[in-house]
Amino acid sequence: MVSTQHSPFARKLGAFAALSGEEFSALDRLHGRRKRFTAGRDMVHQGEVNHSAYILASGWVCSYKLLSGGTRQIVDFQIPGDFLGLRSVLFRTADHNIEPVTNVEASEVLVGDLLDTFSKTPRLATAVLWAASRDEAMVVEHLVGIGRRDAKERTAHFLLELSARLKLVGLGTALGYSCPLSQYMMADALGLSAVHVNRVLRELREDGLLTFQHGKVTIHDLDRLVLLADFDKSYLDHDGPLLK
Amino acid sequence: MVSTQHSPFARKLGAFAALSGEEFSALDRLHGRRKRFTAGRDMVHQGEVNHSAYILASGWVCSYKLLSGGTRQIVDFQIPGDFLGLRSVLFRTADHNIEPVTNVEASEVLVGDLLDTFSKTPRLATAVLWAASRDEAMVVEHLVGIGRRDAKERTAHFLLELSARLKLVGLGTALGYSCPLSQYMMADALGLSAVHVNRVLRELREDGLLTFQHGKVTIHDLDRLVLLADFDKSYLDHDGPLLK
DNA sequence: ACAACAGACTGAGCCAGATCAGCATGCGCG
DNA sequence: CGCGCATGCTGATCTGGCTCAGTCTGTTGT
Repeated sequence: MVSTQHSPFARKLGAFAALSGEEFSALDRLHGRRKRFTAGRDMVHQGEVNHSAYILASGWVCSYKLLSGGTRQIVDFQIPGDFLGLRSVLFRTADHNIEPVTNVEASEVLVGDLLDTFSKTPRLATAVLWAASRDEAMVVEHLVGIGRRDAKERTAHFLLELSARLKLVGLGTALGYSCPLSQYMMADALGLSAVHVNRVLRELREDGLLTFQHGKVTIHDLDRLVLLADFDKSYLDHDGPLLK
Repeated sequence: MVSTQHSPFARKLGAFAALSGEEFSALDRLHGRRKRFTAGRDMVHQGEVNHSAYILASGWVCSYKLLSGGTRQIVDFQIPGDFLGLRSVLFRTADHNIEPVTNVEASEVLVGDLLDTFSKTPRLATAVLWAASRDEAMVVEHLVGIGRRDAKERTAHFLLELSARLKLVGLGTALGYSCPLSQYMMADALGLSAVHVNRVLRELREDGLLTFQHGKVTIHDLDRLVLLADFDKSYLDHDGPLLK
């Protein structure tokens, strides 16, 4: 049911609910105009009104908030198949910035179309809400990590979560994945300094847990890593669709 | 339009959208069985399946996650008018615990009723989604605070946010409010130790910014506090309904 | 009326992670 | 080619917030 000819978005939803061919094509019709964005140039910035929502087709982006002190906190990364800026469309005005980490392709989603699709194919509504809930659960998990995990646990957890998400859309395996993030970005996401991220990555490597070098994450010892990070695989990791 | 005879929930939504009398009564019909819970005894715990969603009528509760190390991170507090456990109902199984901070009254909400009400009164759907988005925005703001604000800023921000939320449901003014949280709970929410929360509160008091003693928060210098906390009032604070 | 307990509060010492400073590498570009 | 710049990496030093250990106060229960 989950086949490679569909978009990463359809592929991800297919992991939540077993979708029919008709539902898959309704999903693909959702994708509106395809747009490209260049790495580093903000797609949406704080306070902007009436911006669009997107589904990410290729590349990575990050959502972040700026603080008055000049620092920033990255709230979440989005990978292919993820929704972009859905919440702030509801609010009419964006409460955070969205910056492409790499060059990016995304298709615009008109909120009207989305609601339309929902009323015609209610199972899709459930699947999309499910995906949205998962995203929120990830933000919560991120919050917990920053509040109560030390730098090493936090970094391990972060990289494990990415691994699980990428696997879901076919961009990685249990052994590793390619990751375009700089240590500066990781620092802004993890609430650490870039210097310290560097040290922590070295420690993880020296411990034989994982290596992150030259844009590639390689997992050496999944079990010990899961233990260290107190990682709950259940909310990301499953083999068949949850909803038959 | 926002009058005191309605529930805190209706009152809160009334601040988002100007609602008609009929819409207000549809809201009040949403409230199902009224239940009571005692302070400190979990209403919902991690992993529980098919629990209910509630609208909080009186009292405070907190949502938290437990870590393997025995520590916990409080993700959010809910005050009267707030939804409880809406996201985890979608997931079927709760991903966090919910504990009443005080004795609590809450009315059960059946997801079916909710969706029913939505199709009959679409403006209510918008208002409820808006409220849900605001809650998510607060979690994001919480994340930013823990990641990039120091203890004093974080504490100030937290107490300001509570102030704005309580004002919205008529439980506080710009000058202060009563707050049943212990310093231990604040610590678990702010990612600090209780000892340090105590010191920070003393500092805020000595600086003439605010006092939190004997269950009462009193704000002495709102402007300096907003400046210190880098608090964005716009996303919580408004005078009339945003949607006429 | 006293014990038992929870919560507020304080001081001393310690450590994880920040900051500062500097070096090494690789890459785009005039 | 050589310059500028971004990113990775490392050591030295400083500090915010933690831990431990304890006192004081107010409340609950018997």
